[in-house]
Amino acid sequence: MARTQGSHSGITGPRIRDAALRLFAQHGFAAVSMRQIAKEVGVQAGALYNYTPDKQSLLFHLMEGHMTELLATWQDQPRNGGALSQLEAFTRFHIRFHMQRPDAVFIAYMELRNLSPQNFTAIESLRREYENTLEAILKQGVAERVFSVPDTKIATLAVIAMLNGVNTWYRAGGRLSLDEVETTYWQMVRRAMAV
Amino acid sequence: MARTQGSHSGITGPRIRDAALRLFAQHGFAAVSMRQIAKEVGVQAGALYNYTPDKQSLLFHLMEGHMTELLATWQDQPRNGGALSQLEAFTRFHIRFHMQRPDAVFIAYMELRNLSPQNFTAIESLRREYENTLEAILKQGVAERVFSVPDTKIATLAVIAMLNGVNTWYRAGGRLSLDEVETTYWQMVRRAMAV
DNA sequence: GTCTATAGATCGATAGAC
DNA sequence: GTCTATCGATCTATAGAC
Repeated sequence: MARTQGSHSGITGPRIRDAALRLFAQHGFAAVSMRQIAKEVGVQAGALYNYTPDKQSLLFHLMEGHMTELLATWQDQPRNGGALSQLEAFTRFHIRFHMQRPDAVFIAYMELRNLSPQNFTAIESLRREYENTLEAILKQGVAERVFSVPDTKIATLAVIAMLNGVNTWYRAGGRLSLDEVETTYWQMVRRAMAV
Repeated sequence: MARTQGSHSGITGPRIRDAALRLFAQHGFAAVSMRQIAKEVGVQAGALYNYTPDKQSLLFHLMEGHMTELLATWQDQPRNGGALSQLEAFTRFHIRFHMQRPDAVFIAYMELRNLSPQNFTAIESLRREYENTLEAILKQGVAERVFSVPDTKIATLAVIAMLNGVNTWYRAGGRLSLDEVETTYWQMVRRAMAV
């Protein structure tokens, strides 16, 4: 029977974030109304404001949570060997991590322009931090003389852009396993960077 | 003195497309109102409907025009030599063409989800056509034994994703000239594909 | 913590005057 | 071809009952 008041389920907060993540990724932040999110969760629109002060803050915390988790997970990866094996680890990690949360990735790259100026600065700072970890690997490889790149900053952005492309076409259950995709991209990245 | 009726300038149509292109790229299709576009052009909102039946059609024709011009310009490029020189030509063409119209590129990749289903199909078809011209070069190179790629379809998407990344960071007047950027990316593409 | 109800703003699109 | 004016829908966010 329909419950119309006081659900008190205790999990409304996560359900709001899940619904918002999916709807923002599918239709875009500006195209999704608070009423749509509420309907998806099964509450009225007003109830959302018990969990977020406004729509902008909801978007920001989705993006911030994603970037923070990305950085923390990468920092926790085992790190050993020279620059070449570290670059392979980065390549495989990046593809795997991003394939596991396509909606969050989509939002983090597409909705930057819908952030308030100070929220934008915060997210950009996290993104730069992630890019810097890759650039450090490339610089180390150049010093070790195992990589040959004319410009480590451009190479960093080129590698990340190439790897991000996986999200636009790969679907689980397709022609290739995720491991095969990782291996294919790793070959291209390795040859593009290695001497 | 302010003219409030009957401008008859004869160039309102292009100005509407220019304003819409810039505003859609900056704020996103869903976040831009017809009133904003009209204000930018210097007319009232109602006047826009002399040039487009609705907002969706305005978006579609911007994207269709961009993709059609992309295909036509690439087809007009001189094409000679083997697969290696054709891949270099593609790389340099792609970077140059896309850097010259960042707003159109941004819209063509970001606003797909705001197209009606049949408009989406039409744009996707044009995009696939463009991708196919690159894949043909890669296949030719594999046949010539100058390229070594495990999967020409993935390699196609990887190269385009990498090259598209230029638009996210390059600004005219920066540290590198466009020609230097082309050369840098061409080195990475060449080494990623060549035997 | 969720509901109903609504304030106040803004939206896409249209009608009819000039 | 552009204007003014407006319809009807929808939006974010808030107020107050339960």
